[in-house]
Amino acid sequence: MANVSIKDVAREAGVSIATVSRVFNKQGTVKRANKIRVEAVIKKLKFRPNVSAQRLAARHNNAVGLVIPRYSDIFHSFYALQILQGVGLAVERLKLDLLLHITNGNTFLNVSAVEGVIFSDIIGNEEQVDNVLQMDCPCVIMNYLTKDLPVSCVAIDNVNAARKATEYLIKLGHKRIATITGELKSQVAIDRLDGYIETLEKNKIEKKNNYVKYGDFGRDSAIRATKELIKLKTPPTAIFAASDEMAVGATQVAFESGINVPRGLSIIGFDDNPLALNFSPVSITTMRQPLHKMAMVATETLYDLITKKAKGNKKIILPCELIERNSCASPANR
Amino acid sequence: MANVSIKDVAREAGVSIATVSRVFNKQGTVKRANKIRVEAVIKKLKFRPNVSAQRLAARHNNAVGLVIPRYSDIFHSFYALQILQGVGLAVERLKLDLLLHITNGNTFLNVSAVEGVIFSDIIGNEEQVDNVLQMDCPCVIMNYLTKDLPVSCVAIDNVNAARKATEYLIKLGHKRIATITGELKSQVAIDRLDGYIETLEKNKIEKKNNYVKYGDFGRDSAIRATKELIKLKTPPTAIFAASDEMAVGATQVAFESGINVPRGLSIIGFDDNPLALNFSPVSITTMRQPLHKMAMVATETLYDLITKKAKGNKKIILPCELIERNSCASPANR
DNA sequence: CTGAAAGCGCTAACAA
DNA sequence: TTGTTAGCGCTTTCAG
Repeated sequence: MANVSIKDVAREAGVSIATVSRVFNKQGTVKRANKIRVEAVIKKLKFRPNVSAQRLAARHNNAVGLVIPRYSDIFHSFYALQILQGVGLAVERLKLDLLLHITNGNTFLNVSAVEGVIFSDIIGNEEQVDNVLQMDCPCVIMNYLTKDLPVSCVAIDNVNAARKATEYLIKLGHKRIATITGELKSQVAIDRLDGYIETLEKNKIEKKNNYVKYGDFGRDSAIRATKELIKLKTPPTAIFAASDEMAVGATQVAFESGINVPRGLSIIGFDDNPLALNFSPVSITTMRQPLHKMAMVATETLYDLITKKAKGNKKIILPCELIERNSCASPANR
Repeated sequence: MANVSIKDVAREAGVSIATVSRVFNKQGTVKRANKIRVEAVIKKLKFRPNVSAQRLAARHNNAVGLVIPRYSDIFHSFYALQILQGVGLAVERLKLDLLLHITNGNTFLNVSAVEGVIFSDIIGNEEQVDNVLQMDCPCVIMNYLTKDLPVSCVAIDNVNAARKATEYLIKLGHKRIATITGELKSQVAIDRLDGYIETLEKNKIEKKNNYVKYGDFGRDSAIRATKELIKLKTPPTAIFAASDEMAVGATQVAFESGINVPRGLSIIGFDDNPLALNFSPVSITTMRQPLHKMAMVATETLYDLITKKAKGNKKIILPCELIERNSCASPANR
């Protein structure tokens, strides 16, 4: 592999390795003629600096790690891909290398390969964060807001997004609004539920316990929940689902039960998963999370940390956006 | 960051750095007592070897690069994610680091950071392959079979898969079978078309030119194509679409035109994109590509190359699998 | 079984 | 403007 070293270039060009280094890194001053000669040799010999040596000598390596917890269902996969793309984009712009780490949480993260690490989420791998922090390694966490740890976090404003979703339903004229929550072990799900409850209270709509169904972000849980919901004596006229996957499940049940969406039942999801758009014959109204943006902001935040442009304890919260499609309407029996 | 070095450990344990190295890497022989002492110090000081130094000294770095061409539509994204997961899995099992490179094809790939590279596909970045090869860097290409270059390739048997799809339709009793091709600049699309044509011939079914519609893997192209198809005086009773995205588009058009799928029109897709499963009210029959497997095989192939267990010019072809769902049936007017 | 020492290829003082 | 040199932290002979 990369077998021509800086020495070879120096010899061939008749200068010292220091000069070659200077030319290559465009710093320091080099006589014009020498510079041209060295550049020619570099090109001729196809010299590429050995990254490990550079890193060792310069004590920094220009690489960041991205940790993605391992999970496989489509909902999370969509999430992971969006994150990856966002980070990938930012990293390229900032001329950073990206070391990817898909992990089940137990594996050790050797921080000396990178200058900083981004956690795409925290799911059973809090320990890794501790590790990284203890090594004094710059670090930012996405999608998980922690007040306890002195880490920078970039997350979505789930409470407010849920509020907006519920309010949208209320504005449409709904009063019987149910929700299907996500897995309540996750902060995200709790926040979305909170936003829903808050909004009901604020609008003086009684919160009925049997309108709150506990799901897990997955379709099956929503199918079960929706079946129960439509069997109620006074079934809801609208459902706020904490994920598009679940919104799709709910829509499916409605169809199968001969309930028209949105005329008989309005359904709003969360994520802006392409799934929600493609689901036919209605496309599902949803809250879009700026995942791309979150990933880019996280990367930039890390970059600032690494380059000492900023200190390490920012909490950044990004807003969601309502995407109106055609799974919501005013209730028929208003 | 990782500031405790092998020297610190050596001093603290009262041995030389060579001994520490031996203990840490579990090679060579060390007196039991020393070993235990060193291990204790390593733990106490939380010593983690500096990766760059290891790489520099050992002249290898245990990392592989994964190059993913940049594209953004859902079809390819699904592909990219599957590949990523597969490679991620394999890489973890093989204790390799993964350096991710999402590229538009122009960026330079510095090979000294890795021991080998995997191209997840070749789309406008043939030059990078040349680069890597010229550096004598082990390399495997996915989803693209090249006979010219001395590289290992892992790809899908698209011809045969298309054959199986078409045959399935024929067995169902169809004689009027149309196809919507993918972007014919790609080998994949050509192969799928070839498989279709071959099978028609083999079964003595006349190939009608107006049954072959040129698409680009995207939904819109399929919508256009399907509209033309159903307007024909003798419209097809079945369509083989070269992607699920297109199968979905075709199904959509059928619905909107009041054509029942599968009774009035059978549609088979390609990919096993979750899209095809979720598309309601029919879920779409498709050819599943073993993308995960392809990625894993590619990674293992690269590993063998790196570890010199194998030489560099294998061409591996993986079969597809028919996933029967409910978008295909015998033609109504048999 | 262990330590000394020679690099790995590069960067960054420092001196010239 | 340049070259010399001292590391960076580790692996790996090679003597002991």
